[in-house]
Amino acid sequence: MVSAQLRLKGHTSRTGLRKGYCMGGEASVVTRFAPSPTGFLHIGGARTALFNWLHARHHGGRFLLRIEDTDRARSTPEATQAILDGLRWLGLDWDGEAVSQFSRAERHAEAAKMMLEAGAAYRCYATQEEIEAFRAEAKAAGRPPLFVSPWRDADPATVRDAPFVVRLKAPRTGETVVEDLVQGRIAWANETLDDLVLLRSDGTPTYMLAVVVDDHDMGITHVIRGDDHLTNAARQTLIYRALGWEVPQFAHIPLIHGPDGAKLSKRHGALGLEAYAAMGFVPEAMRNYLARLGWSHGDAEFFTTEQAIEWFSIDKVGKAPARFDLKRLENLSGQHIRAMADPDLLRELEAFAAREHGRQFTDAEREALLKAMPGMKERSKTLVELLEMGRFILGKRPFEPDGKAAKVLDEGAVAMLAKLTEHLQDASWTAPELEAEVRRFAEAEGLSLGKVAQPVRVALCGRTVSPSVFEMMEVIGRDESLARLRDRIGAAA
RNA sequence: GGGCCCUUCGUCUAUCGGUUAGGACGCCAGAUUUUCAAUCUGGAAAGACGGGUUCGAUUCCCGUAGGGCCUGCCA
Repeated sequence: MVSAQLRLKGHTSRTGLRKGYCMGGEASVVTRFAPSPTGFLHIGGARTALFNWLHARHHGGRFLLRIEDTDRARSTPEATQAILDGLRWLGLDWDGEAVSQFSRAERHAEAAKMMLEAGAAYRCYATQEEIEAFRAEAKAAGRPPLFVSPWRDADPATVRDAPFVVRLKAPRTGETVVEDLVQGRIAWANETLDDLVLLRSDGTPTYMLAVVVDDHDMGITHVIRGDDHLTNAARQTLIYRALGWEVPQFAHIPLIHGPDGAKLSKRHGALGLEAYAAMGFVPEAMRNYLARLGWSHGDAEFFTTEQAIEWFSIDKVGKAPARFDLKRLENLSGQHIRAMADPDLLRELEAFAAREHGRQFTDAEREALLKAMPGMKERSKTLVELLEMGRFILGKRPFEPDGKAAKVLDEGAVAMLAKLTEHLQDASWTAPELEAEVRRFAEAEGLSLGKVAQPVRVALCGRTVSPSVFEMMEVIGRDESLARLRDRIGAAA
């Protein structure tokens, strides 16, 4: 994959970031994709990114990227790289530079301080042991294990010379409501929400705080993410309120499950995007497939990215988790390959060959591939298959038949090829005329066309599957075709 | 344990209370055919369950079952 720039920008000034609003009075849309760099970009993350991207592009808004690298132990530059590469491969361009969440720690701490000063947060000196003991006791007594800090109502002036975390002073009564674009109106009784930690005892921000501050500072208008964050939306709403900030629109999309309905695991679909690239899927097909998973536009199944942008509507995303279906992806991939313009497809194939096999094409090969492309692409569902179709151009003599192909070349077939080769010596070398010639030959010999064409195919490319034998002959030319036929005749002799 | 969410053919989905419940992938049969693929025709295939509300529920409400998410000084 293409190498990405790893420089992540940390924004420190709030004002410089709040460009999400345009003059017209109506707030323009700003979305973001905010992965944590602890692994590759899997299919679920890719779809979340796609939905954010589609939503922004549909509304003519902006799509931002933020790397949530506050977990220093698990975050790696390699993972960040893999995510950027994956997004680039999928064709999801983000606006501006990717923001490093870690680099904004000071700003997060500042927000915590604001809440502390406003009395919306408090210092909690409870130790891990005390908290664990509390939970164990609560559980034993059949009470909810939500930790209730004894420091919540302590005099804010009491400052101890001991480690502390900063906790949000969440409301104990009433309810917190999230108006979710996908899930609808969801309410939580506030007693079921605890005083979450904002700042750890080492002064670093937690995810819950960092997300809120960053989304606010980046001017995010729509938070579109996996529905595993649904409960977090309630907690974060509390933080927005404590800070006196406007709460963005939430849209929690269902997660993708494996073919067996269980959560996606490495066993089935949870491969990195690069794995699908290696399987030869074209990005256009991947976008189509992912967009259609959980979202629909009438009966439209096959569509371009431009159409997806035009049609996309976040509130038409379904609530139920969808299963990953490789067959369906393959089918869509085949349709997109067939629909692509030959030069575009050639470029895609060339990039694939270079990336996966380190294979560069020569000018002559490029020309031949382009000529053969119509016949090749209608037989391929993936770039892997397309490359295999092109082996009669990209391979070199002699074309040794593989197992299945060798069986086609029995004694009779070789004798037939010898005879046919003589016939073809002076034939006019275009696909239609070659076909007519071979048909005449087959008829004269009392053979079906298949009995003649199949051995020819094997001689030309060493396989039983390929584009039309006549097209292949035309593309590689008379001399090369006859030479390949003689290779097989000679090999048998 | 508590909170919250989900449930239409095997899979992805359509359905603004009234439809022979539609489409697509996959599958089966046939047509076409130089292989493969594509294409064409036809077919099997669904409202988790139980109650309500209603003249009428897949659609609205409640419950049950099953599945998922959260319940961390992870994100």
